[in-house]
Amino acid sequence: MPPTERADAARNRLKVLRAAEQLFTTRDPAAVTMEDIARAAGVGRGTLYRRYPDRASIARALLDAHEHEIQEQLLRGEVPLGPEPAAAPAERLSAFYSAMVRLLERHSHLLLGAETGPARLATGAYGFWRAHVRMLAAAARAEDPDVLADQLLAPLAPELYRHHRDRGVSTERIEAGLHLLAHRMLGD
Amino acid sequence: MPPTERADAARNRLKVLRAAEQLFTTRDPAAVTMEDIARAAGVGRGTLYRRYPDRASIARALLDAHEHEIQEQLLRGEVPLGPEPAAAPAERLSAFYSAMVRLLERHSHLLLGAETGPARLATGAYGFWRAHVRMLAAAARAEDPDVLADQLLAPLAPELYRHHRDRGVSTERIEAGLHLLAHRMLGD
DNA sequence: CCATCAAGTGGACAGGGCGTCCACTTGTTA
DNA sequence: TAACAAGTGGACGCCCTGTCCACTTGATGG
Repeated sequence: MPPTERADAARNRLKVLRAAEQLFTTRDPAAVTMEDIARAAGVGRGTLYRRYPDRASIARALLDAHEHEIQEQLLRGEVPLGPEPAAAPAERLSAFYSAMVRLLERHSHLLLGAETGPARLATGAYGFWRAHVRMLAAAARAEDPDVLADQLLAPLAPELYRHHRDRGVSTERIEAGLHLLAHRMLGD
Repeated sequence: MPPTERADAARNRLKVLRAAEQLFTTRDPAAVTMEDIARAAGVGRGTLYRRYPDRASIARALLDAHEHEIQEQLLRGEVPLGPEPAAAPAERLSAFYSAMVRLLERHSHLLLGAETGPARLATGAYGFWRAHVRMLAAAARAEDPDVLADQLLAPLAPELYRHHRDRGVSTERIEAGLHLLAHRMLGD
């Protein structure tokens, strides 16, 4: 007897995720309420809370797939994101930045719906990014990789990204700035 | 007839600010409610709202003095913060970082009470910091000073600062990281 | 095919914060 | 001291949260 999900539950989970995705992209993510999602999905509040304790957890469920994609590329080691064939740390950080910009561009509404402020630093995904960047910083023989890692991740804050994009700053300019950062800090 | 503040109003404004400062330092700033502040100050909610539309505006009122202090140093031009005698941009950015770390160390609770998330980027104070850093970036002949300025300010996010300090990272390590950033990005 | 029962559902409810409104009080001015 | 504007405070309505529980539905075994 596998602890399998009941058919109606699965159906509702899909309805919820679909409705939430829709709402997050349509309105200000921070203003979407649990009530909104429940109504849009056509389920009761109790049903919603059974699976997701808050808005952030729904956004994270929607993000998971996309984040895992990057995480696996990092682990499996595609070039120049991954470790082979021993690309320079600055290059690998640049590639990581580019991957994150793609994620931000496609899903910044979800990222803003998920966690803004202090909570973001405590998520599992953030921990993963930090571990990766820390490793690159250490490979580049940085003085204090722990602190540097967070400082190198700070410009990827979803708030800043949206702020730039909303004011017409292109992804290219953002990426160029990040690549410069990567090379000056870990490079050459 | 100067539009002067009435005596009871002034008295209450002080009571409010005192009570708010106390609450912000004592508890989690994000969890302090307008009701809390009104009760602690011994005034009604209506009185509070007359002057301050929300918690952030109270925190900002408390911060103003401290921020103006730095802003004046920047404008009046003390060495090496200010423009004389023509210190290198990297040095001036380092000095600015140090001043901001002092501000964060003393008042991170107020900064967290004021604006976390996207709103922070829209405050007058942030605009001032950005203008200053942008000017330094331009002086260092950076490619895209507008974008670079925001990216150089990102590691000063109050959330990140508190996160580091709460985990035992010393101000010295944070400053060292920032100084490295300043010199690598604008320097030498 | 039906009985059984746990898993799942949804809406009612209490708690609490927000922001407004307005009758009352207090300080200021003439 | 009268008259008026500025200031006060608490009650009110609104919305959101998270919990709780009586009811429904899908899965399972006889």
